[in-house]
Amino acid sequence: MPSAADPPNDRKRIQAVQTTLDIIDTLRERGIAGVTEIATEIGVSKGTVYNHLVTLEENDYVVKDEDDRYHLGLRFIDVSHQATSRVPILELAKTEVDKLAEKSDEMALFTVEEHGMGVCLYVAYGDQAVQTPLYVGHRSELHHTAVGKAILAHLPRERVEAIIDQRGLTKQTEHTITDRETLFEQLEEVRKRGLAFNEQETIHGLVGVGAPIKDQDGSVLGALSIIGPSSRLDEERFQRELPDMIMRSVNIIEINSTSL
Amino acid sequence: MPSAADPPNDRKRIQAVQTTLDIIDTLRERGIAGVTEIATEIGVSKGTVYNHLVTLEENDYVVKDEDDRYHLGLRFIDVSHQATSRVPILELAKTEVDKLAEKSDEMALFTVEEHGMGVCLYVAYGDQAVQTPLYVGHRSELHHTAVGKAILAHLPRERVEAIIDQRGLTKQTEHTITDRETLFEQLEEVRKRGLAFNEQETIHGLVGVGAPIKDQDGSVLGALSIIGPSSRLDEERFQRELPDMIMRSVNIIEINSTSL
DNA sequence: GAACGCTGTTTAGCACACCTGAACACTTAA
DNA sequence: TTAAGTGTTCAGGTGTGCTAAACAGCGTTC
Repeated sequence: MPSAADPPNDRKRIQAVQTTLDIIDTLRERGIAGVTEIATEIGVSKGTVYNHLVTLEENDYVVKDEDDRYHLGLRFIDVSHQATSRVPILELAKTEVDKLAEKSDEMALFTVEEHGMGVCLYVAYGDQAVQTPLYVGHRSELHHTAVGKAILAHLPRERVEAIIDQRGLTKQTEHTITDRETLFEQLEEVRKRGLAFNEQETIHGLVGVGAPIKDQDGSVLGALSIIGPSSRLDEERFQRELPDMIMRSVNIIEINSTSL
Repeated sequence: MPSAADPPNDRKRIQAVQTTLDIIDTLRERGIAGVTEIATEIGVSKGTVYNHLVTLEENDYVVKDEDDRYHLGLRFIDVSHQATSRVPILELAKTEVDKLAEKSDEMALFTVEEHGMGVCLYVAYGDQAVQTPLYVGHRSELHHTAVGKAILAHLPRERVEAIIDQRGLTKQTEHTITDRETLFEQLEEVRKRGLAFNEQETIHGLVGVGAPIKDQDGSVLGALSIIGPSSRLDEERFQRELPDMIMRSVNIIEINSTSL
C-alpha cells in the first residue's frame, strides 16, 4: 500500500520514463548540466541519472562534452520534423505571417493548440518588432494571449472547462483574466467579433490582436496574431488597421486550405 | 549471469527508457500508429506499449487522436529549440545558404556533425532546385556526402576511425566509397583542396560540392554544400563556379564568427 | 443479429530491472 | 597533502515494469 499519500493527480505510469523525461526537461531549461546538478534538481540518486544519460546518449538524444557535462542532442530536431508535418496549413501560414510582419512592422506569429496549450509554430519580425522571449516551439497558456483566446473561443465549452481544470488560470500581470466567468464572457465577445485582444495580459506593456483559422467544419486549425508595444499601438491601428490585415490573411489561408 | 549471449554491443542501460525511445522512433517513421502496431514492431507486449504511451502523453510528448491512434507531440519542437541554440553560427549560415541557393538556382544546405552523423540544420531551394527527401533535422552518414567528407577530412584520424567502426561504410549507390583506405585517400585530397565532392555517391544522378567551416583553432563547426542533378552540373560549373561561391560564403561565416 | 476479428484498455502476479547508497577514480582548489 | 568537488561503478534488495490473459467496444461478415 503506497501510504495513501500520493499527490492528488494519478500515479505516474512508468517511473523510469518519467525520470528520463524529467532529465530532458532539466536539460531544456538549463541548456547544459552535469550529473550531480540534475540529480539534485529532480531528486534521484546520481547513479540513476548517470544510467539514464548513458541510455539517452547511446540513442543520440543527449551529447556529452569534453567536461563531462551533458546537453540535448540534435536528434530532437529530426523527431520534431515529423511532429510538425502533422500541421498541413503551416506553409500557407508562414507566407502570411511573413506578410503581416512586413506590412505591420511588428512581430507576427502562427500558433496552434495542443493538449490545452498554445504552441508557436512560426514567428516573423517586422522592422520595428519588439524582442520577446518567443521562439518556434514556445508553449504558453491559452487564457492570457490573443491567439489563445481566439482558439478557446471556438472550442466546445466542455473542452475549455477541461483545459482550465488542467492548466488553471495563472496570473501573469494585473490584467490577466483569472476568473472563469469573466473569461467565458470575453470568449463570447471574441466569437461575435471574430477577433481576440491581449491587453497587457501576458507581459506589461505588450498588446496583441489575433484571429482564428477555421476549416469548413468550423473547428479551429490555429490562429494568427500581431504583437507590439502598447505605446505604439493607438486605437485606430489596434482596433482597425491590424485586425483588417489579419482577417485578410486568415481568409487567404482558409480559402487555400479548403482547396487542398 | 546473462547467458553470455547478448549481441556484440553493450547491454542497454535502462530497458524501460530504451523501449520508450523505440516507441518514439516508430512514431517518427510511421507518423501515426496504434498500440498493437507499435507492439509488434518493437517486440514487446501491448500492455507495455500502452503504459509507455500514457506516460509520454501525460508529458505532452505524444498525442492521441479520436481514433485511439498516436502521433508525436509538438513538445519536441520546444526541446529541439534548446538543442539548436547550441550552434552559434547557425544564423550566419542561414543567410549564406539563402544566398547560395539564390545565386546557384540549386539546393543549398548547412550541416553539422554530431555523434558521427551529419545533421542538416538549414536548407534553401533555388528556382531550379531538385526535390530530395531532405529536411531540417535530417541525419545522414558522413562517408557518402559532400558535407560529410568535408567534415571528416578535418577531424582527427582516430575520431574518423571510431566513427567508421560505429557507423560502418554502407553502400548507397555503386559510387559510394565502401573501402576504408580509399576513403582516407580521398579525405587527404579534400584537405588539400579545401573542398569535397559527392559524385552520385548518395543518390544516382545527384552530385554535390561542400566545404568545411572552421574556427580559429582549425576544428570544424559545420559545412556548406550545394546539391544538384548531374545532368545540369557540367565540369566548369561543378569544379569552379559553385566551389567559388561556397568558399566565399565560408569565408564570410568564418570571419564573422571569430568576431563574436 | 450473433459471432467473429480487430482494436485499446485493464488486471494479476512474479522475475528481474531499476533504484539507492556507498565506494571508487579522478580533477581542481586550498 | 588534504579536501571537496566531480563522474563512474558496484552490490543488493525492493518495488516496478514487464507478460499474458481477460475485458470492453467497435466494425465487418456471415
